[in-house]
Amino acid sequence: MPAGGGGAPRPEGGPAASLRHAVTAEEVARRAGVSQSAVSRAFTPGASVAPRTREKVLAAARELGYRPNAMARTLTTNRSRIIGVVMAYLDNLIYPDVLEKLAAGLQRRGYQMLLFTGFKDRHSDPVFEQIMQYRVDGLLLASTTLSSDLADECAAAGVPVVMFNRMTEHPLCSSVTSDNRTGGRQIAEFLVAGGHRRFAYIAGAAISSTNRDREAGFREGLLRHGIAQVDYAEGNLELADTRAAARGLFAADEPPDAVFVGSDHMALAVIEVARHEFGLRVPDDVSIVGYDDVGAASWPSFSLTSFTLPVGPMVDAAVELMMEQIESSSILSHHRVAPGRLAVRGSARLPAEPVRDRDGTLIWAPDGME
Amino acid sequence: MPAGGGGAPRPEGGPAASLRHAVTAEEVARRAGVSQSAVSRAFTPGASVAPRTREKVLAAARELGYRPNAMARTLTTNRSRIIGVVMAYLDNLIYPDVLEKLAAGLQRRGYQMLLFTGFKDRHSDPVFEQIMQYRVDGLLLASTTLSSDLADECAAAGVPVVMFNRMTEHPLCSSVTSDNRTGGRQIAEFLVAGGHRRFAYIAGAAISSTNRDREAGFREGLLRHGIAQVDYAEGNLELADTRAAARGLFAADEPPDAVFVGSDHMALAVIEVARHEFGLRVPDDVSIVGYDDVGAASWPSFSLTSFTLPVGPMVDAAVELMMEQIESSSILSHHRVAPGRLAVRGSARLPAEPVRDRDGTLIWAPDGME
DNA sequence: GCTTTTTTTGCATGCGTATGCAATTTTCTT
DNA sequence: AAGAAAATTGCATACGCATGCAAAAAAAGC
Repeated sequence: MPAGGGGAPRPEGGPAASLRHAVTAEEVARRAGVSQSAVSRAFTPGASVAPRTREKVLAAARELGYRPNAMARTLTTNRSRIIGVVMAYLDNLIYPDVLEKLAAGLQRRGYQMLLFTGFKDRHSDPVFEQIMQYRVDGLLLASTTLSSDLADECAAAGVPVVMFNRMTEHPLCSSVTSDNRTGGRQIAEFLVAGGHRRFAYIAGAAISSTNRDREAGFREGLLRHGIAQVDYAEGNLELADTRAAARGLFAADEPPDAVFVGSDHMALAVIEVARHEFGLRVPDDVSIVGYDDVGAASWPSFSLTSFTLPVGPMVDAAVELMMEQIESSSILSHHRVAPGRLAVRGSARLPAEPVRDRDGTLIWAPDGME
Repeated sequence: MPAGGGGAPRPEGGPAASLRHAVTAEEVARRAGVSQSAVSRAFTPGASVAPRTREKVLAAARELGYRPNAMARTLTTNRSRIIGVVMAYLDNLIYPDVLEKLAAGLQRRGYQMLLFTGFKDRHSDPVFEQIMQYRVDGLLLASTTLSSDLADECAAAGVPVVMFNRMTEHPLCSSVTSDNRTGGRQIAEFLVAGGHRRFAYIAGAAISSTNRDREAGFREGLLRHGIAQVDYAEGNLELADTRAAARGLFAADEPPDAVFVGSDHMALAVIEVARHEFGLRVPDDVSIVGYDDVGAASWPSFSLTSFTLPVGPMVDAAVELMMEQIESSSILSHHRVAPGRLAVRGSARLPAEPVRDRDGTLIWAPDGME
C-alpha cells in the first residue's frame, strides 16, 4: 500500500472521515504517534494503557472519526456481542413490549439484537442458517419452537438458547415462562366463585407448552369443584380462527356462560363476537377472561379480566440466563417461572365473596377487604 | 497451529461439530482435499468452481457442520449484509406490521436486521455509535429523527439512510412516506360533506413532518370550504397525553362534532374517552376519523374511519431505495410517497352524497354507486 | 496429436482488531 | 542514586474468509 500523498491527514477537525473508506486503528495510531496495539487498548476497558496515551489516542480517533470495527473484533475475540432473536410473528400484543424491554436490557449490557421475524413458524431452517452464520452469542426464541436437531446444533456450536414464553423438554435449552398453570387455576377458581355453570376454553397454539399449561391449570381448578365438562375450541392465535371458534361455542344449544381464552389477543376478538354477532352482554350473559393483560385489556370498551404476563421480570430473567451462559461459556438448562396475578376488571362476573385458590392465595377481594 | 492428532476428523456423519470450536473453511478444505479458496468459492454464488469440486466441498461441509463465518466475510468484502433499523418505540400499532414485512423483504434479499429500540427518542447518540461499529450497510429510521450531524456522518461513512414514515430535508437522506397531505385533505372533504360544523385536530408528534403534513392537508381541505377555525390539541403519540387532549376538547363550551386524530393509535383512545367519559355517541354526537388504518380500526367496537397507511408498498419502496444505494455504492436522496385511501366505516357520519375531493378522486360513494 | 482458448485451481495476501510476549519506560525502595 | 518492581508499549501473529494472479487442467479448434 503506497503511503502516497504526504502523511499528514486533513488538518481541520470535525467528524468528516474520508469518503467511503472507514478509518482504521492503524491510521489513528499513526496520527497519535503510537502503535496500533495502543489504539486497540485505548478502546478496551481495563486494558493496560497509560492515561496520557489513551488521551492522545482518543483525541486522534475523534479527529479522524474512528470507530472500532465490531466485525473485526468478533474475529479475534470469538464474541459477536449479538443475540439472535427469533419471533415468528408479532401479532400478539405483548411482543412489541417484549422487544422494547429486551432491546433495552441487552443494550445495557453491550449486546445488540439481530431480529428474525416475518415468517410463519414453519420452514425456519433457512433462517436458522442465517443466524448461525452471524455467530450470535446466544439465541432467544419467542413464539417459536426449536426442533430438537437445531437445539443440538446450537449446543454443539456453544450457543446458549433461551426460550421465551414457552417451555421445552430439551436438555440443552433454558426457558422463561409465566406461571401458566397457576394462572389457569386461579381463573377457574374465580369463575367458579362467580357462580358460572358452563365453562369453555379457547386454545391458542394447541401444541405449545404455554397453551397446554394454561389449559391444564384451568381444568385442574374446575375439577377441584367437580366440574369436568369444558367446551373446547381452538383459536390458533389467529383472529380469524378465534372468531370462528367463538361462533361455534356461542351458537351451541347450551352456550357457555364463562369462557377462558388462552390469550388477550384472542380474548378481545371473542368479546367482539359475543357482543356484536350474538348480542350477548359481557359479563351479564357471558363472562370472558383472558391471559397476558395487554394494554388494551384495560380500555373501557373491553375492561378485560386477565391474568398478568409479567413481561418485565420475564425479560430480565431471560437476559440474565443468557448472560450467565455466555460468560461461563457453558450451556445450562435452567427454567424460570415468573409469577403473575389476576387483574380483575369488568368482563367477568364478580364473585360475592372474596376468593382464594387452594394455596390460600388471594385472587379477589371485594372493596374494602384485604 | 499444530496439525496435531491425525488429520482424519470423526468419521461418522451427522451435524455434530466439535464442541465449542466452530468449523473453519480450512478444515473443510483439508477433508475435501482441496484448497481453502475452493471452499470459499463453493459457497460463493457465481464463483469459478467445477461442479464436481463444489459437490465434494459441500459434502465435506455437511459432514463437519461447517457454516461460513459472516463476520469474517464482512471483513474482506466490506459488506456486512446487515441493515440497522432504528425504531424508538413500538407503541404505534403499525410497527409490528412494519417490522415483519421489513424483515421478510430484507431476508429475501439476503440481508439481516439489527434492531435498535426501547429508548425514547432522545439520547440516541450512544445507540448510533453502536450501530456504526457494526458496519451496517444501511440505516432505516422509523419513528425517529436523525440529527443533521449524524446524517452527515452516515454519508461520510458511505451508509445510506432511509427514513420511514417521516420526511427530512437533509440532502443525504432518502425517505418513504404515505400521502399525508392528501389524506388530511380527503378527510376534511369527507367531514365537511358529512355536514359537520366544528372541527378539531389532535396532533401526534407535533414536530414530525408526518404530523405536519396531515394537519396541513386537513386545514387546507377545510379552508377550501371557508372553514378556518380548527380546535387543536396534542396527543404526542402517547395514550395518556391523547386522553388529556380529548378531555380538553370535549369539555369545551362548544365541543367539536368532527375530530381528526393524527393516528389510529390515538384515535382509538379518543373514541374511548368520548364514549366512556363524556357519554358521547359516535358518530351521532361526534365523528372521529383516524389515520393508519390499523387492524383494530375495523373491529366492530371501534369501526374507525381511517386513512390507510399502505405499509406493504411503503416497506417495499424503502427496501428498494436501500438496495439501490447499496448496490451502486452511492448516497441518493430520493423521496417516495405511497398513496392511500379513506377506509370509510362507522365512526364518522356519512355524507348523503358521493364525495370527491378537488382532484376529482372519489372519496366515498353511497351503496350502489361507483 | 498439438496448439490455442477456456475453465478451474492454489498460492499468497489483505481485511481490522486483539493479545501473548519481550522490550522499554516509569515508579517505587532503600 | 542505584537497583528492583511495576506499568506501559510495540512487535508479531492469529482470527476466517475473499480474491487477484499465475499455474495447472480441461476443452476446443485445426
